Amino acid sequence: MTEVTAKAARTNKKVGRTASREVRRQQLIDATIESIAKFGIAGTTMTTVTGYAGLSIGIVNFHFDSKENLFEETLRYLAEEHCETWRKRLQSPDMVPAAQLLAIADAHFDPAICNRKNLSLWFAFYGEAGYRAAYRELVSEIDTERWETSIEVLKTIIAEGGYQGLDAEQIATMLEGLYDGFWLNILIYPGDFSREEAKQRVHEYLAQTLPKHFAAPAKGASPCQEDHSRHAP
Amino acid sequence: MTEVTAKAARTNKKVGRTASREVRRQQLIDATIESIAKFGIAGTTMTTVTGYAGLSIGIVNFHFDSKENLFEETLRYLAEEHCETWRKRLQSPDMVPAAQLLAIADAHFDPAICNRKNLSLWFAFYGEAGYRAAYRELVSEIDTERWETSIEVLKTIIAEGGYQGLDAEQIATMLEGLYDGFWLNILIYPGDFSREEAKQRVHEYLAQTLPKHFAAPAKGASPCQEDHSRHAP
Amino acid sequence: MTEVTAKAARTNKKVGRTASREVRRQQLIDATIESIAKFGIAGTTMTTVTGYAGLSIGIVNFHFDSKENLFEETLRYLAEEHCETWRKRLQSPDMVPAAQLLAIADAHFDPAICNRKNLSLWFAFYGEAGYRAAYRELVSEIDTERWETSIEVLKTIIAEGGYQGLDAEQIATMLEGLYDGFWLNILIYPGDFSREEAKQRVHEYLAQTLPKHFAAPAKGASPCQEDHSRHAP
Amino acid sequence: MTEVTAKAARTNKKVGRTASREVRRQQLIDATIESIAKFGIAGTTMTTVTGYAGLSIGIVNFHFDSKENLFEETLRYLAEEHCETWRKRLQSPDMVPAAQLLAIADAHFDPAICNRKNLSLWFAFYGEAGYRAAYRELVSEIDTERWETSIEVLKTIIAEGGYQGLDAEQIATMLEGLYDGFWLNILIYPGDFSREEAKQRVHEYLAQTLPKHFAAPAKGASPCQEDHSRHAP
DNA sequence: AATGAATGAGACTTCATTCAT
DNA sequence: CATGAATGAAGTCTCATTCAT
Repeated sequence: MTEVTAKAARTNKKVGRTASREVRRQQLIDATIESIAKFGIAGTTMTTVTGYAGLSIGIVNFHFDSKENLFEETLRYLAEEHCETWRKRLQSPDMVPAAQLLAIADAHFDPAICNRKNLSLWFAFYGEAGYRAAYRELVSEIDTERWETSIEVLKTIIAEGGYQGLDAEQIATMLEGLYDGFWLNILIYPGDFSREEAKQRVHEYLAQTLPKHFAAPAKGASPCQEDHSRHAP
Repeated sequence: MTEVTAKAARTNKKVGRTASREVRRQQLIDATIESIAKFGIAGTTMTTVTGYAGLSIGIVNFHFDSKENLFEETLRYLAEEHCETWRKRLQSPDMVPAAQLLAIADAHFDPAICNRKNLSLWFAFYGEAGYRAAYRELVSEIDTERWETSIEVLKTIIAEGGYQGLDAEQIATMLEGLYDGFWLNILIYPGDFSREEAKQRVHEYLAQTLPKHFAAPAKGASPCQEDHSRHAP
Repeated sequence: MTEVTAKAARTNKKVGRTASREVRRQQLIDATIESIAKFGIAGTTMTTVTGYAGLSIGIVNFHFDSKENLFEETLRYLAEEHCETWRKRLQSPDMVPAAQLLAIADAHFDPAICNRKNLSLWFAFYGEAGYRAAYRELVSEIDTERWETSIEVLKTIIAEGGYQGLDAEQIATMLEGLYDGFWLNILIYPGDFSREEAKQRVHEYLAQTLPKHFAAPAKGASPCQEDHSRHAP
Repeated sequence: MTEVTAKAARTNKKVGRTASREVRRQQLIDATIESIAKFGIAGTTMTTVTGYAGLSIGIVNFHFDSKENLFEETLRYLAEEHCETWRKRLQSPDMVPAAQLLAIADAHFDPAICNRKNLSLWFAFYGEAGYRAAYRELVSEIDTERWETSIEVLKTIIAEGGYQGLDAEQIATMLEGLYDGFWLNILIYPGDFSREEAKQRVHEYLAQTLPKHFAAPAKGASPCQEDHSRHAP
């Protein structure tokens, strides 16, 4: 379901008594995201979820078998939404490796991905011991895909640039750390630290580490996406 | 409460029926940490807490007014314990700025701080929307102290080294991001990512950014803490 | 509804969307019997019933007003099915009284009556306090008919045989007790107690009580009738 | 717990906040019996049970882990109460075999055992498919004990009397059938069939089958228990 | 006539909190 | 001080019933 449709469903609650199964499921997932972002996992009940969805309490066990399952499907949706964002960008055939790496990096700070609601969700699942296992099971495949794509791209870049003493895995580790760490800081100190600043810091790190491929961004300016190819050799 | 008392309470749980108020409180905070680490915030009940503490269920509302209050006091204790660690190290009078920065950085990956139990706790509180506000209130002062100390130290280092185009705030932001991001990865993928590796990545980042002050660490080896002063100019 | 139609409905469940009202009702009653036999009254829901019937959940409240009503109609059907069995056998005009009594007795242990599904049903309704009143209302007429027929037949037999000190009501009471008690034992211990054995025990009781009319059954170990009189004081 | 204490607990609901664990359990079992007798298994809820017990809803899961468990314990209590009744009577050392058999038979129609509440319970558990398995597991041991005791006693009686062509197992089967069948008739037609009449019918059956040991009871009179030994040879 | 998504009352259960001991 | 039985609000889930299609 596209976000537009989801929005529509949310705005126009009365979709008729028999909205399609998929529409209802998405409506409930959206409501779950909203509720967890606001009340946390412990504070999210069937009542808060169905309240946001504008539906009756009994419907969750009808479309999802249990609260547990609803939460897992919500997590899965979130992971896939994130993954789709950079995967789609990577499909452009004319992308040079550096542009690909930037696509992955910038996807983390895209407003569609990196917003209060989504970040709340991620850290809610990270934080709740009971869901960390579920997280690993559901998300590790997607995490691994991103990791391996990054490694491959980095190896190409290192080889192209003839960089000495650089290790693709170490750089990838740094990047993953920065993504997560910046997400957390954006979540906790939204007034002091912005999506834009996070992106800039990552760009600077790349310019400092792989200078032949990534030019230092202008001070205070965020690089346009169209310019990415410029950085390619 | 001093750390000694805390240790005592943890070791010798059965302190007799008339343990001092402070001992009982610490006993319950320790049990809360243990329970949240194992079961998460949602899975932690008065029963799990008092079970770990070896006390009766009625005692919590006696020493803390409510579960809410117990959790807040637990968070406060955790924040202070972390802060004490690096604050104590910084009090050594003969520390050069680079050593001070390393002290702060390495404190994050000290086994006493960076262990499964503590990390679980931090991310539990980060993740639960209802506690993020409490977190900010309790921890921002401590976070700010660390931030300002880092900034000051970094400014000194940049001036000393005559580094061009470096900004203390940007480096501090990177470091804070790495601390948090690495913590999260250690928590979620404990098999794939270690405390030691995290520390090394941070050291490398410093060596790459401020090369006159931080030598590149030997491959595969973790730098000894005693050697910190060596890195100073 | 005739038994033929019932059979038809049971065999050919898919009767098309426009099956007659009666066919649908019988289809649902059959499904109810099946469900109660398997899951009990408490475990029988509209979903289990319509599942067995291969129909949609909404249909019950269309053909029966409520679950309550469906259960009552099911009970009524069961009672009538049982009654038909022995009533039909009694209609043979050339039956002597002893044969009539045996017809009633044996009807209880006929495979069409005395099977797991039916016994489950009877005892489900007996057991559920809320349905005992309904049972009495629906079944007492049928029970009474059987009782009075038995009494009449017994009186004829006693008179014919010139039996001394025998009371038709007492014998009828014994027989009714044996029917019910054996049914229960067949239901609960199906491996240890069979329909056949039950029938034999009843036959023996009749041979022992009314020896001139009922010969001792052949082999299978049963006391000879000749010996009974010897035991008299 | 003696019945006196149980009664006391029921009458004097406020036993203090901390009645002994056993007292509370028995209070709840009594309330469960009362509720199932009145509303059936399907109609018995935690609310009806705790309502009868005069306690709060939450207490059941405190003393029993679940409704399921409460029901099983209730069934077990009932089975043991019945068993105790005849087991105790059999312990009298001066009992001749015929008296023993009568003790078992009459225990079934003792007012403490054979009353509306208890019979409702038995048939509730028999009738509910989900509990028949539990019944067998819990009660079969007790049933078997009674069966084997009866067989043994019957064999002695048959040998003593030199009865020809009698089989202990067949007589025991008849007796068990009569017990259950008469119980059911007492439950369903309490106005038409009494405990006393049932007992008399069983006595007559014994007198008819084993005349040297059991004298025919006087018409309309129920034999006193003290007289049992008289019937022994 | 038939479907099945939706509703919402009510079931079981959990658990923070209270309070007599 | 400490205990733990008891309370009852609130949570999840079930399911008879309704009603637009």
